Amino acid sequence: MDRKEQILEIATELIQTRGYTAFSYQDLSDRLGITKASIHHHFPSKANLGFAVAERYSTAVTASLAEVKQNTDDPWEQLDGYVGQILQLIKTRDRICAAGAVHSEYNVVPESMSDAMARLAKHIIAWLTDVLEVGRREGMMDFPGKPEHQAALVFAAAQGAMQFGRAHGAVKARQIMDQIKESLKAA
Amino acid sequence: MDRKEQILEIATELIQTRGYTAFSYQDLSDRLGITKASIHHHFPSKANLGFAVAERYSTAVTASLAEVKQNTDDPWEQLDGYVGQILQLIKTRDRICAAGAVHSEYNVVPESMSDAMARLAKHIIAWLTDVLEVGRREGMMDFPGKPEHQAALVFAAAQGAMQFGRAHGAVKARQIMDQIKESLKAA
DNA sequence: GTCTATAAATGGATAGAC
DNA sequence: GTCTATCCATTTATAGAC
Repeated sequence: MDRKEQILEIATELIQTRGYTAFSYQDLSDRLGITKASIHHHFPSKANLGFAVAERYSTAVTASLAEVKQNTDDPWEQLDGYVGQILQLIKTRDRICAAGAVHSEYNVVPESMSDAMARLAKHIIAWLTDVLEVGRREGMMDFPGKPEHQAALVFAAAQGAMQFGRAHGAVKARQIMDQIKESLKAA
Repeated sequence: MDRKEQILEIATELIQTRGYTAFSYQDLSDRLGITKASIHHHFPSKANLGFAVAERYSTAVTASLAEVKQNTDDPWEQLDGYVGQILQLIKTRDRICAAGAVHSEYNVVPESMSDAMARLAKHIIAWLTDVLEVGRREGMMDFPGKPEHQAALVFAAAQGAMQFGRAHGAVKARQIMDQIKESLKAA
């Protein structure tokens, strides 16, 4: 029953569904059944809470991606591990990636929070870069230019796909993720 | 000097830089030098203003894309017309596409507004679909699957690139747009 | 850790004068 | 069309009792 953890859990969900600006201590209070003052006891300020959410989210995603690479050495299966996480978010049709949410609210979010999410984005792209580099070297994938640039493209497209999916349906979002994979297939 | 137009101009900028939730009548008041009450005279409610911004933005983008196709029949030049508009947003100001901004705030924006922006997204993708279809038919572009799926991918990547660029710099965002173009080049 | 109570500021919105 | 003045709800945050 770690209250701090419960708060972070709900706050993360609210940021993914409503965004940082649009969620409030009152929302958390309603969901958790404790007062706003109690939440302030655990997280003195909203900026404080926002940063904690970003750190926790980064840790979770980082660990999840590391696990994918421990489970398989096949680049396609690794890519599917990433895509699978994206599709999972889309399926609920309500959440987007917290990093993407923060990026699109970049100018109004506490700096510590946007910094943390920017680091996460860099990490994910580095992770993807490695997958693509190995995939191409082994003749399993094909794309032009630097793996790092292609990785950034995959990341950007995934973020866009999630946001697009909320308005246009999970099927459309999945088509985008499929198209990314198709475009990486070796001739 | 059409006041209504001035308000829409500033409101659009604020939505692109701060988002719908995070901008206020006070912000508009500060920028325009007239009181909040005066702004309410032109736009009774924030939802009202948000919808008007969405409609005006849609009209402008639609007209701009139509002009691109009037100026050239070459698919690559047409694509550059779209990409150029994206890069302009990234480079000169700290703005993202208003449609993308609204998509990422989907659950907290007035429905009339998100509906209008969803229609715009569909329009842009249809526009891109035509460009890609002609490009492939004439052997100038290459990509797998249906043109409309590739068009959705290009759109999603562009939205993601703009949001990414704000946090990581215009250069990174441009690399993503370049990578999209590279991946479309016929072998 | 959680509560009640409350502060202080901000946000969207209205009434009515000029 | 724009202003002053004001309303009411919400938001972040604090003080102090239990």
